[in-house]
Amino acid sequence: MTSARPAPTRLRILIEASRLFAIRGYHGTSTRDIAGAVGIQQPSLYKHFATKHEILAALLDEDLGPALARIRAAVAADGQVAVRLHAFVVGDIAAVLSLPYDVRGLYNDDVLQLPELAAQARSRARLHAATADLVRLGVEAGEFVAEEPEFVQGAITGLLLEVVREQGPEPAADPRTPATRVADFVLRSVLADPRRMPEVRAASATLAARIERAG
Amino acid sequence: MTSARPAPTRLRILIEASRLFAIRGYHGTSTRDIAGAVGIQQPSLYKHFATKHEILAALLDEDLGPALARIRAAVAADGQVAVRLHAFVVGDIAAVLSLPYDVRGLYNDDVLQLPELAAQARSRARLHAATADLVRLGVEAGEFVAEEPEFVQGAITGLLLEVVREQGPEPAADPRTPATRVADFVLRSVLADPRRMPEVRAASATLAARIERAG
DNA sequence: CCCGAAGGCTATCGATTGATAGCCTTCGGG
DNA sequence: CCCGAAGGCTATCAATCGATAGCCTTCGGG
Repeated sequence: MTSARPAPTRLRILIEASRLFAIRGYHGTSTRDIAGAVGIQQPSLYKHFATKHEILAALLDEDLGPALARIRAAVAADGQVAVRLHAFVVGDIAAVLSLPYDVRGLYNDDVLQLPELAAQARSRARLHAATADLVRLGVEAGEFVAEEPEFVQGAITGLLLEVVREQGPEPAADPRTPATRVADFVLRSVLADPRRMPEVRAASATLAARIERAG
Repeated sequence: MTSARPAPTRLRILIEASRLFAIRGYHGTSTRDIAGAVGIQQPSLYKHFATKHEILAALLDEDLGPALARIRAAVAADGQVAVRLHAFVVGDIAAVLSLPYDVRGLYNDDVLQLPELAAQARSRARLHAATADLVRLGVEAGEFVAEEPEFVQGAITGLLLEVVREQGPEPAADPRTPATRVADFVLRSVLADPRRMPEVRAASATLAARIERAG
């Protein structure tokens, strides 16, 4: 084993902290709140995390790391850009919805501007830049309408946050349904030729299945 | 005059508080921070607002009141639903972008769940419900694809927040350009017949002009 | 059998929080 | 001319914040 499996307490801290951050915000949640939700005393938190913001950083890292890997794979892959973008959006949103954490409190400006989380803010900027790059490929190839890639990336981000917001704290039982709804919504709007939608959806589904088999 | 014009200090408190809430969040902003940005001492704030959350409530009220009036007018109006929805989205986003306040920190869950802001949370729920109603009209009339109205409403909300986030603290010099971009994005995705887009855009523009003349 | 690390606990710290008390100046209406 | 409201100010409060010190128990490897 390269790493010891994390103590269950550490995981419970992350889960409960993420829920409290979602409801009351990072600054509105005290370390005593978190400890109380976990069922331990406040100083015991510091046996697992050196500071409060380290809890937040761990949550962001667990979300951002895989997301960056997914978007990079989508940018580097070949095939139609519309299919790659659709499959990425479905996979990304499904992954976020499947996390045991409540990510609603993680991506607010007030939290990503903390100086201690500069590394996570940079990761998020890279994620956004790579997403915009993928959109730009589609625009340049003539697959998409001539829309600013950064605006489309922002739209994807906004839709993801909105879906997460609707869902609430529990991991989704069926994450691919809302995820596909978002991907369809985005591609209906960006596709230069809307008649391609059925074909794009089908190709995205088989691409997703191929990725899942590859693990 | 039915009401005395608000003292400039009160307005400056609202402006500076909104910017700080956007950057650090409501809970992350102290009353001393706000007072310092305004250039007064912390206890002087309480000559204008009885509590900290009253500042937040005033900001939300100034945004939600007009927004509710706009969506209700759009639901009650007659004409094609696509045109009404397009014009509402353009007008709503342009209005938010024209505010002297930075609204980025106002619509986070952590703030709307405060028990002291229950009234504002209800207003926002009504705004969302009315928006979904308008979308539902379009779906039932066959103008829109068969998408869940609540999802489309959420998408509009998410896109609005994303545009506001990109823009930053200053009121927009040209609010209608990004506003129209969002409205176009949404309607391209919802319109059952995408070929109607040019016609919808044109009718929306003349409708907006008529509303502006009416004041 | 023991010993040290892991992970709980209580007690406590200094800093910061939102809010109040009370004083002083400005200024417009009677 | 004055007087009271408006709106600043200083000083201060109790509560709460994140974090540290130090003690005790559990438990797995040698």
